[in-house]
Amino acid sequence: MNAPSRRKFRREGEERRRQDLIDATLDSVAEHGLERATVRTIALRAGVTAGLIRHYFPGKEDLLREAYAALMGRMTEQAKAALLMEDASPRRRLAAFITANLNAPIIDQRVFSLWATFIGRAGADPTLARAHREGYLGFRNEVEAVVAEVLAAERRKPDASELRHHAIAINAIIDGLWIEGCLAGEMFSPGELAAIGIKAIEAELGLAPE
Amino acid sequence: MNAPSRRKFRREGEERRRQDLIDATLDSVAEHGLERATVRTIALRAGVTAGLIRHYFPGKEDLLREAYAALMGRMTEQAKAALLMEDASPRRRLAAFITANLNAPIIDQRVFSLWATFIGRAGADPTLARAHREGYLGFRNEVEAVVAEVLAAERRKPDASELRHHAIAINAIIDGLWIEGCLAGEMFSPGELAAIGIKAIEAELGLAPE
DNA sequence: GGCGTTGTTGTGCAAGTGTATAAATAGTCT
DNA sequence: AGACTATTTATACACTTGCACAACAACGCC
Repeated sequence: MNAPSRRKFRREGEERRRQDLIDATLDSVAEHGLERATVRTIALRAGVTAGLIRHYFPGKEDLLREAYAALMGRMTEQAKAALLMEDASPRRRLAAFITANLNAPIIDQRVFSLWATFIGRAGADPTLARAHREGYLGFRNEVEAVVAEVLAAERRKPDASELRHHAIAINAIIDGLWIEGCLAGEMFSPGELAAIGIKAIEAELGLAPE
Repeated sequence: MNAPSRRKFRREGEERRRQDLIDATLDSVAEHGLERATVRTIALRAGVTAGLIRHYFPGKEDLLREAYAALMGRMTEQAKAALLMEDASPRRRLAAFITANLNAPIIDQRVFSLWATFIGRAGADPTLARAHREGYLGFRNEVEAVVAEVLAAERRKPDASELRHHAIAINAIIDGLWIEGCLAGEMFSPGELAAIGIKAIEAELGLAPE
């Protein structure tokens, strides 16, 4: 009578399946935390069965690592994209950079949850710690480059140490406001964080209000 | 022959045992992450057997909650302690506050790991989100109060909105530098972060260098 | 010293974990 | 159409997890 009735399925391309699994992993972690992100949960969300995960990844640990790498890649990519306005003045580009970093989609509770969950393991997992450090230094170097342009346009000649300190401070301002926005977004009116950030950073650089 | 040989034990006071269990929980989470912080791991570290946990806490979830509350309590307590120098000038008290927040024991990788691990669940756990928000607002109010004193000593009359913006920005600077210090402490020389923080915050407030 | 209270241990259990592996089927090639 | 291959499913397994519960023993009290 009733045939074994096995589940229907389609064969997706390898690239597509890996991406789907990674996305499902990030969704699971964001929604339920690392502890409840089991292979079955992830597979269910990706619309496949658990066994398939081991066909694309050596183990769950590797899937988590790749998911974290993908997350960081998207974040820094978006952040840097705002710096590409070639024709604007350095000061305007800096302002655009700050604004981009302090609004959606970078200010986002889900992304923050993911970042915090993964970075919390940096103490235990040296691989993660190194990945973070590289992303951080890359970001800070971008900041330092724009700052150098801004100050040059003002005919100021900062030395290396001064430049480094500015970059560290500006990075802190952006990170700190990013956290506040992600964790308590509805406490701020739209654009308020960006305005605060721009003012604070221009004060740090000693720029006169426009 | 060999008697059942049960394990020897001592009866500690209730308060002591609860504290030990909470500390063991924080240690376990910091070292191996939330996923591997099992009741057995925690109990082992506390020097008791797993069953005892349920004698002091309704469930594992409650133990985690109390551990997080204890962590936050200790952090804000230490942070605020630096504000208690009654006799110093407002500006000196502000500087001391910043310095305290940007050195050990507040700058500490273990504490950061714990903070990140727990806060990563704020998106999923409304209880955690509320606990964080309260701690954050308390901290920001402290900042706002000192800022008001500092500006008053300079004979400036900021309105409420201006004060709020300063507090948000200063909070961000401290948080951002805190993260940088925790995650990459060895990239900074001793006292460097505090110096950067003080300069940035004095710039934000428009204070002339001393 | 003996006794009761209760903090503490040890064992058991059902549910869930990651992984291994065999069986089935979708898509491709001829 | 039919065979081949590799993606996908399904089942099994050893182990871990949080929790329940009964037995035990440390400590205070008489």
